[in-house]
Amino acid sequence: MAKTKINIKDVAAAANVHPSTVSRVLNPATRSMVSAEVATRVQEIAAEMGYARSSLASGLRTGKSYTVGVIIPDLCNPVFPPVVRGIERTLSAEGYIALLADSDNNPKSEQAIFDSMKARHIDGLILATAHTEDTVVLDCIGERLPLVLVNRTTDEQDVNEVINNDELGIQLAISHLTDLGHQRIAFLGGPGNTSTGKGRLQAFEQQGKLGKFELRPELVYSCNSFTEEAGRVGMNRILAANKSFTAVVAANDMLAMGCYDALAEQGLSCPQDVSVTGFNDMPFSDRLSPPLTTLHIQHDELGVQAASMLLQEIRSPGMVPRTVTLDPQMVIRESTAALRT
Amino acid sequence: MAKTKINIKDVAAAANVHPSTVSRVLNPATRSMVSAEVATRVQEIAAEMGYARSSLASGLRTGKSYTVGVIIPDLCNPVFPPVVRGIERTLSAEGYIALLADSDNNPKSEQAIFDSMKARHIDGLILATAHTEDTVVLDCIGERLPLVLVNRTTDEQDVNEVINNDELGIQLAISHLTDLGHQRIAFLGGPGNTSTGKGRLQAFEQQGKLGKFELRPELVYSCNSFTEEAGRVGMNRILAANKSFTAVVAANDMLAMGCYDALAEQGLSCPQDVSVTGFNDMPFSDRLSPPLTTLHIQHDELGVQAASMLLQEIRSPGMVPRTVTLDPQMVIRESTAALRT
DNA sequence: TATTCTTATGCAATCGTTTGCATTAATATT
DNA sequence: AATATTAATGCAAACGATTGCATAAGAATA
Repeated sequence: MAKTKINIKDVAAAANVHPSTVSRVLNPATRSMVSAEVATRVQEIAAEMGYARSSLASGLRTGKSYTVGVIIPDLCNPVFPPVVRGIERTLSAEGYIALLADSDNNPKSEQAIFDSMKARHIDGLILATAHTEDTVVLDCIGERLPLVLVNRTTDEQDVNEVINNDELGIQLAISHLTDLGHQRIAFLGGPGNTSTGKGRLQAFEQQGKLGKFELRPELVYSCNSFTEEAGRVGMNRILAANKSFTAVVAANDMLAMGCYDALAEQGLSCPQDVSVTGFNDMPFSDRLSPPLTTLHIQHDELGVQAASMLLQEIRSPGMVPRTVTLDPQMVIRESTAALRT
Repeated sequence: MAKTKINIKDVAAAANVHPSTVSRVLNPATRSMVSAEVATRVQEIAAEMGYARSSLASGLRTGKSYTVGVIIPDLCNPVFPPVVRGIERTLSAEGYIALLADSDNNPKSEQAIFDSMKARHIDGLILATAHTEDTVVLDCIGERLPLVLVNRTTDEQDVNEVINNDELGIQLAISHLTDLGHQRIAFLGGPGNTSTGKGRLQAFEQQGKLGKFELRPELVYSCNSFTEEAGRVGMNRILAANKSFTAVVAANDMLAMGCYDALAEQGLSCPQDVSVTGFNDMPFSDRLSPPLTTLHIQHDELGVQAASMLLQEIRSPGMVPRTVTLDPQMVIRESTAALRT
């Protein structure tokens, strides 16, 4: 039974041809080199014997592994699963498969994962963890490894990226709040070394400087990670400093959840006392209580675009880097309400 | 600059030794064969040159890829990310990396993914998608590919598995409900071709037959997938048939969410009119409204155990298959309340 | 001193594919 | 009929690492 795995030579022997012929038959690009008669015979025999090419050996010879790396900062944040699915679906349609890893928001572990992926000869990398200064990004560029940044970007120029229009998102959130009459608006930001942390903060301050609302430095706080707990701590920090605000713009939904927690601890209720907006519209943000008003980003599409951009880059390397920007959409739920007068 | 990737020969040349010596130095198991002096020199040079072994070539020669496949039915179900993390953490500590894929609950795509993983010479497979009859499971056994089932199991005997004690879980849910005075209890089950669907249903009926509560056939419905939508549809089915129940045991949290939806559609409120229990205690089930009473399963531990069992099997194949059963714990929140008298 | 035993390293075959080049046979050209 | 062209296939050398076996030198023994 279960004889040892059969290889191309076995098939060749059974079909009475040379292994190279089998190889050519099984590769669509070279099939035309061999006569139709032999081709079908070989195909039949291969199928019958259950032959499957070793992509290890094939990859060794050709330098392609049909495997791409995907690094995510935190798989437990529900924003990411949908983008991973978009990525996987797109890749697998083209015969690629993903080596997926969760860096746990840790640059060290990110680098370790990357090294491990490199050793496995990935053909490209999709990075959702990029920091504003990122050694992995630099490495990829140095080694000319196809790279696409998704969701987050980096300070480096000339990198392929698929990102959200954060500036627009923050604008939308602020006009929604000011339309409701809010003027004292706090900002619960993310880590300054991520583009989403930095960019959303800048957009917020920008709007303040444009006079769209009353910008107060003590109402702005940057959390050191995009987690519920960091959000809770950050919000408590703001509350301790100044309680005069009537609305909070959180830089993502996880932070907004932490914000809910902190408000509850202080006996404040949302949206009666304080309106809260999130960012991402992660799955389940509609089931929070109150359901979160937030910015919907195109999770799946982010993944699809990133994957197809990567495939393009793999196939024709050295293209001039592109940035695809996807616009978010405001989704109004119950965490925001008109200012009580 | 970025000269072409350096290989073991380059290092050997630079160190003035034979490639085989370099290989021995870099492999902890064979390092002792070479003199300390040469060993350190080689190590230094390798590090300096930034050498990284090609695991493709190495895998081809040794037959090991230090890569394992992980197939998940639905990454968007928040139960899975924590188990994936447990798996990844355990694997990477031992130098392994995961090829992760989402089968989207589709046996066909599961098989396709598996084939693609096999071609990449995975050393083993962790399957969270097992069906009661599963071709992938059979394939693995046939080819002696190390396999561990996690969360779900299969009808096949003699398979390594790390699963939850579903029977205990259902018992706990029912006694919680009967303690609150409920007797007319409905059951919103999962797909019959999954062990979690089948087993939880059996446990429910078992408890009914033991007279723990009033078992009524028309109050039992099996949904065809573990999704919110399927739960909503299923619950509406039960409601259409008979409205006399006062509590619902759902076979997982996603179904429980669908159950919330259906109850709301019918103007019934939870827990005032109907108590609901879930299963899994997935992340965010505490943030639903009402926060869901459910059975906590050890997500992370499930992953850790599965990964370490797989590693054992990879290292010493042919061990007698084991089943690790983890006990769930009841977590009481606000979706259950005492029967109104 | 001659012999045996260690120890450290080199040699070469191998893992399974792919692919440039060589070879053969068949067909077209003059 | 002889030569040039084309088409189909085989040959063998890679790809990069590992490993059983051989060898060389030094240490230990007789």
